[in-house]
Amino acid sequence: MSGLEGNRKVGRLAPVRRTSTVDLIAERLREAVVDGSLPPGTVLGEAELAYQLGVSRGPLREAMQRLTAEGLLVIPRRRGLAVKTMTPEDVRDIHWLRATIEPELGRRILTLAAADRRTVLAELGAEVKRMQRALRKDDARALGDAYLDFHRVLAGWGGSLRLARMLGTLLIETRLCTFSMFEHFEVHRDLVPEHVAFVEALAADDGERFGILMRAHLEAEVRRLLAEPEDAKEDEADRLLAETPDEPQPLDRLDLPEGL
Amino acid sequence: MSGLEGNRKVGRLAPVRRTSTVDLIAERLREAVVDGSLPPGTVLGEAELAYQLGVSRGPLREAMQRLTAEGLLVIPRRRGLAVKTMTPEDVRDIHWLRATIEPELGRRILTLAAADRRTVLAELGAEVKRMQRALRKDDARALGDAYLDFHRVLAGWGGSLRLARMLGTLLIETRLCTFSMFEHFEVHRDLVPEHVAFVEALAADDGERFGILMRAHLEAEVRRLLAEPEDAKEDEADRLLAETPDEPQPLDRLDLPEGL
DNA sequence: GATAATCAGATTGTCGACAAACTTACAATA
DNA sequence: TATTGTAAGTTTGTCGACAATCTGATTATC
Repeated sequence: MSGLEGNRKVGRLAPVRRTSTVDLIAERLREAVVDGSLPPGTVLGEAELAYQLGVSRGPLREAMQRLTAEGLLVIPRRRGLAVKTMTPEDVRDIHWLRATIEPELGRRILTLAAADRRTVLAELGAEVKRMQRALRKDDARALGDAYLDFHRVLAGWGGSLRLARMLGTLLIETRLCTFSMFEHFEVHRDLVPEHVAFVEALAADDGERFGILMRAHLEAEVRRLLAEPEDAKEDEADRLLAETPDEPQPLDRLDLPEGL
Repeated sequence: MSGLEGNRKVGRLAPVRRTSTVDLIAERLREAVVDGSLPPGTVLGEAELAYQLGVSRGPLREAMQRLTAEGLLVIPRRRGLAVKTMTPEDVRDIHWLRATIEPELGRRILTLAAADRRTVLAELGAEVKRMQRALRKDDARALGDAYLDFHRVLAGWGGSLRLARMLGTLLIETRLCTFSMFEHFEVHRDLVPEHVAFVEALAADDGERFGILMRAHLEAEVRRLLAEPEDAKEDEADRLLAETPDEPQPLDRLDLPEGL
């Protein structure tokens, strides 16, 4: 998951990482969005949320602005903040963007020094193993988490801070897509073999193949999320039946520790 | 420069665009960064800046967070805010990212309906004309502005809101690169023919060629900005001579109207 | 009975103030 | 003379409060 902070000199002390309150709040909110404590569409009042986080409204509002810039939150006028609900159009947009970026990432990883490349493969392999374990246990949550981390590893080794940040956001948005489209996590059995193939392609030094696989995977993801004709008519039906009537979700209690 | 808001129904009223104070401040700051009123490295005090903008520190701080998320500002601990200074590494990073994204954009524009494509070509042509006029007048500022708008048109017609936002930020960062590397605007005569070629490639329906040209242009830009060996040893020397000793730039007065 | 106007409640947007933290300069000591 | 310790000043980080605004419902009128 690292790879960007490789310029640490041995013997010298790395600068202390001091993080501001706003950073902490933003990180907390991001977590809450990723792990589903704040489902899409959730509307939150500033005062209540600030109280739960143990901070005042000032820093909270600053963190909100940051998450808004990342596209995770929307701020309707005079109604606090709401977790962004992804539309089918968003799903397509996000995955199209990922499909342009991630194949390039693979190509770039293959230009790394041999040692680094081995590290990447090891890290990716570890994530795939996590995915396999999760699949065996039918733990959709863990599968999703490993999925995110797999792609974060990719992003981290792309050699671009900016791109890592952007892809990081896109991945959280991907998670939001899942939450927006389904009420619960889905276990996709195809996911693991697909990612095994990614690693194999990289191991075989075949960037071209990696790109093709990645684009195919992302297109498949869009189909799965939008439950488009081909593979899942029944899924669509199930979804519609299981779906709650989408009432304006009331303040969903944040389950966060009191003392920040 | 538009293209994303094409879903406006005739006869229906478009929703009123009400913009919050934070939006206004953020936009003002972005402008100031783009037009050079706030050169890279500028350190600003919150109180002073808030006073100049005619708002209190609260909304200003919120806007700061947003610009920070965009990578335009950095917030050193307890020293207000500073306009980000781009390093050579940033220059390479930004242009590499653009080189990944913008060719794809051309390909996507070519999939547009014929009518839309004509509109794009017209808009791009207009920007090229602006660039030509600017070049004739040796107006580096105007040339740079038209350059930005040319690429913004591209971004706007890519059919992706997210990508338009990202590329928008990258373009502002590009401008910051110029300011970070040189003390003044530079007139690059090659710029205009390069962009004429872009339009021609699109007009000829040749996405492949467009991509190649774009990548070449961006690589050339990096060389120009970093004054790398090939084309500009003397430029490098000139630059070093002309350069001020990079003293911690004191509060550079914002030239903004009082009443917001 | 339906539409418009009014009113109360709640929540945001904004501001002013206080205290903690950091920087810088100066002085004291080894 | 160099280095450490001290102190003052400045600026941020955070909080609490007030007022404007919006929502939702109730009432009055046609």
